[in-house]
Amino acid sequence: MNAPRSRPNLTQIAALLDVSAATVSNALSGKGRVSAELAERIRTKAAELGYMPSHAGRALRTGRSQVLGLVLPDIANPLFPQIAQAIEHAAAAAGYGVLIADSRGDAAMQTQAITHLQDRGVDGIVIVPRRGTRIISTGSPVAVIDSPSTPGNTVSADHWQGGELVGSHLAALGHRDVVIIGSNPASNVQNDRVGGIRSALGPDRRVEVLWIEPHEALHGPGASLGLAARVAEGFTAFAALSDLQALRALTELQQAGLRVPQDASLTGFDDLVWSSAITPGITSVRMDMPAIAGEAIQALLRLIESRDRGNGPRDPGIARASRPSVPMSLVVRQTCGPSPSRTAEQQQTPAGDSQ
Amino acid sequence: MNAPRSRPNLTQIAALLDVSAATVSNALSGKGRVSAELAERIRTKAAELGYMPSHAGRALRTGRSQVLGLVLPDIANPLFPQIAQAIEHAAAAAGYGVLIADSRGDAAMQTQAITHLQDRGVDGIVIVPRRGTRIISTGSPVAVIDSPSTPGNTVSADHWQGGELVGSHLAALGHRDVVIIGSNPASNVQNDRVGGIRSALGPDRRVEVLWIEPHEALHGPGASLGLAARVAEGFTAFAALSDLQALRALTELQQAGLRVPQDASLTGFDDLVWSSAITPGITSVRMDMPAIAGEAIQALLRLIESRDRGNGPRDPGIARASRPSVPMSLVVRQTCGPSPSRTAEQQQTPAGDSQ
DNA sequence: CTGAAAGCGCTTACAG
DNA sequence: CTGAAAGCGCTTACAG
Repeated sequence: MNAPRSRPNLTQIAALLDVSAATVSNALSGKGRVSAELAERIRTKAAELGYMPSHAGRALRTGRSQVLGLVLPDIANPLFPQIAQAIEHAAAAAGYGVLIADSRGDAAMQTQAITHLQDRGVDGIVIVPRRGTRIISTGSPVAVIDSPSTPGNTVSADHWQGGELVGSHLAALGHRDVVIIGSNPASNVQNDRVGGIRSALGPDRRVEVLWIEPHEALHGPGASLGLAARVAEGFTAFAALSDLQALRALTELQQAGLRVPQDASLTGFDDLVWSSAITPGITSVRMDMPAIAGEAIQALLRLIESRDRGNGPRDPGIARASRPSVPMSLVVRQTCGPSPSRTAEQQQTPAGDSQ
Repeated sequence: MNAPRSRPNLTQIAALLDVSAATVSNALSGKGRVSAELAERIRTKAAELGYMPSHAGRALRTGRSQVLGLVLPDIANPLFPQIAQAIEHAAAAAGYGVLIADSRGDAAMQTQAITHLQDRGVDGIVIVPRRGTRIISTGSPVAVIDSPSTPGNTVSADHWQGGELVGSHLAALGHRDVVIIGSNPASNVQNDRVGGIRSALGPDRRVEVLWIEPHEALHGPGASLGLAARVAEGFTAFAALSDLQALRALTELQQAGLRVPQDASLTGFDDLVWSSAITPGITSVRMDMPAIAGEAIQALLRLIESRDRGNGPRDPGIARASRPSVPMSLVVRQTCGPSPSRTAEQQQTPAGDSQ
């Protein structure tokens, strides 16, 4: 029976090789001074036995769990998959695991989720706050992903610049009358996006902002936004501040018999999974989640280490990234200008044609 | 300075109360025999100091980490938020944390993700496999959430019964010609749903299944499914096997100038967050994720405990739930029958009317 | 370059 | 009912 029986530990490997556990530890970590050949023998044996260090033993000794927490106040957020995947990937690359915490959309439970993670002994926490929630000092190292204009933000997408992408895009297509659709006037993220759009469109164009109540946005349906009336007023483009709202706008316009993008163009944010599956596809601004997650994890680990070395502040507080603002990118799926200067696109799909 | 300085441990509490660490441990866990009054004194002191046991110390001693792993081969799946939230909640209620693992949609990395979690010392793993992936024995206790017709399934929604809900619903509205839209003929989940729909519609109705290539479903846009042609052929209802596909169908129909639900009814599965926000809302079948997660966690913990007691099998294998099949429920948002026997609904939203 | 020893915080038999 | 002791697996000063 030469199949490896369960997991070996350091002591067992040391015994097999007639060396001390300390030497095995040093050889495997590369820290202590161990002769090259002995180190090689140890590494070979360890690999052969499939040795994996015990996280519990290491954590107890070093006081570090090698685990980070991830808190998203609104786990039902459709962006959650993108964020979770990017954070998990960046953390894993640095040798950390990611524990999820759920605050079920409740702002009060956000604090509770953080406490819960601390009780579990995480080394640090990544937080994506909802709305304008300010993160108070928690006693743990924290990285905050929100918006560049939020005080205490560690790193985030440059939502203003993302807005500019939308504005320039619509301006280049010749749109002069634009409705911006948002859901939360208290959100820094949404306000930055509005600012960027307005700024890129310039002062000479007609721009209106339509704020939908968040609960209304979710608990339609049927509550009309009156978008068709806006088209009748001469608006030719709708710039939604999220794809969720863009989708609502698209279906309302189509249901009203209007054609997108021929009668009205539509843009969104987030580039959610279905943005490319629908007809027509929605032009959308996408965050560089891998870059954002990478910056967040890097800054968080720096903070954790500085505290471990004891030269950090008592309350470690919030991590600061070296590049706190990450550019967004535009995914173009509609290229129509306002009528009558229509582009070729409209000819392809006349109303009523099923292709 | 009477503010609590960092986290106290068992030994410190014991010293403050002039008792042994063993007694404190026993009092707090309620396991050993400790006099009621001493136990009370200990609990009070512990609460006062905000004592939280060290998970590392406990894990090292007991060999259990109190952490479970969650593996979703396709973390980009829009259902991920629902699943993650339910699993996290059920696990937290049982005193467990949840570590996420990402296999980035790659089937080969599924195994790697499992190994990675095991290396981190999780006590068990919850897996939601993609497609027909069979979970091989892993050496760790595992709970599988897939479909009742998948061998080795621990617990899942009753997708066949969910299909029946759709079929009965459409039949009751008088639909006699139905197109089912799916993306993966190899998926047990989708096949169960198809079976249920067919069975409830009965043999006298015209039912066709349209399989869209998954990559095609995601990397449209513009690749028409030819749905308008189906309407011309007399089909009056489209039953998509997921809301993602229902959304694609809805926008294609609308773009072709057809009205939903007047010209064609539409149903989906999953009740994703936007299903109620769009116009019109999509009738959708919803899983009872809290119940499914609860069964999965319960079965998994039973398996973990049986192995700990040593009366389990060498390879713990896959957990079996007492109630492996959880009913789904129908969320009705459209109540149109086929023309000419139309319901009142059509009058409300004539084509071209913006409300 | 290598090893013996201590200790991270906890729980579990085992004595008393 | 309570306590002293051992040990889970690891790493880190400290000797040699």
